[in-house]
Amino acid sequence: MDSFRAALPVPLTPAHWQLLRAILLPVAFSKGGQVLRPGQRCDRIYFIRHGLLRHYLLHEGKEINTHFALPGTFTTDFASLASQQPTTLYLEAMEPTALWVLRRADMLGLYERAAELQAIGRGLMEQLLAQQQVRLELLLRGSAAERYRYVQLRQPELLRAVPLRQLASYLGVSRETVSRVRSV
Amino acid sequence: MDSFRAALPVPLTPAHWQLLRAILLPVAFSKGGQVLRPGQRCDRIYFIRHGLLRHYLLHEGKEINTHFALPGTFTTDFASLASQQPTTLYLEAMEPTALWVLRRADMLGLYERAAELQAIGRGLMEQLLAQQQVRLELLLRGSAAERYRYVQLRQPELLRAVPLRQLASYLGVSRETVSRVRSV
DNA sequence: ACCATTATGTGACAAATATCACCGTCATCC
DNA sequence: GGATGACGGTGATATTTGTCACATAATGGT
Repeated sequence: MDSFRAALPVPLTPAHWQLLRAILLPVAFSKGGQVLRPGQRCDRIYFIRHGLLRHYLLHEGKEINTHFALPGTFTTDFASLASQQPTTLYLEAMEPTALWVLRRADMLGLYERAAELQAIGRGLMEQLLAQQQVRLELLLRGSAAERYRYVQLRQPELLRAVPLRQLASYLGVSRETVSRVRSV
Repeated sequence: MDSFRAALPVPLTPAHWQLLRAILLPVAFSKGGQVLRPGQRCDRIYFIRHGLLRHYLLHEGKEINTHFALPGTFTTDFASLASQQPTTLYLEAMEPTALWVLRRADMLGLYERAAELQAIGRGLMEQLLAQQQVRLELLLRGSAAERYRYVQLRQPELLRAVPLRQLASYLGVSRETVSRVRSV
């Protein structure tokens, strides 16, 4: 729980922290467990206590990884969360994974009781946005080699956490190309 | 101003609208005018009244367009706005462009006086996030042709608004390839 | 320990795309 | 109204990357 608190974008008074903690749900998934799948509505934000979540979508029968959520970070499917439309993403545990779950409705209810907590909501959005920004810059790097080196530089934990074949689609290149790029 | 109000993520009471309108700044740029450049801190959100803004970054001497902001939409550099670190982006008017500017500090000040307005801040973030999501999906589509068709389908106004040359780096392909893909 | 399965490395070849060079068209500005 | 420069189209060629095939680790389960 301390890691959750530390990951919040703003410091909290003990009273506010009590309120927030009361709406946190502990959830666990085993390896391969599906946290979210296409067609469902996403109405929650996940905090990774330990383990690893993979976001992916299917494109012409192939899985394309769009994000990996590492321990200590928040994640969700924005598009669905914001619009409350059904998602097109899969969210899957790559290892046994423990989460704290924040439901949107609970969070909105909390805002009624303590408007200061709205700053948390904004802050979480900003964190998630910053993640997206990094992701975008990655994909705009020209060559396969540049993309790999960009991850090496900006997200070294990711290289340790995910197998090469999963990384490939995240970089937008084939598994073989990643292998070759890495060996140089 | 009506278009601005219409673009807000939540409906406003007349009283709240008065408060918000008081902090809006009208700003105009001529063709080629720089709204933001690397090294500056971005502390504002822009609403496009008319005209067109281009976001780009330099990568090995070449300009790479990361976003085009069309009339009726909000835009900003998140990464800089959220972190208050200097930006690495250029934001430039491609035509004579008129904006409403919302300064972060003014907005935060408003939250103190009317906590309900925080919902606007969150809503804007969500809109911007949804834009990013579309952008990401675009870049993950495999081929040059798929990317072009994706824009045709999802952002047809964009094709009308920006010249092919500028679209190329946005799609992550060369100008010539866009030309060939389009001719089929 | 053994087998089955999954992950990774690598060569040969095919396909997609970039690059370079050049063309014509169109708008803009003295 | 002629020069200038931006834009888009197209061919020839070079590079990059994907694909297929197969070999070689690792890993997990019983």
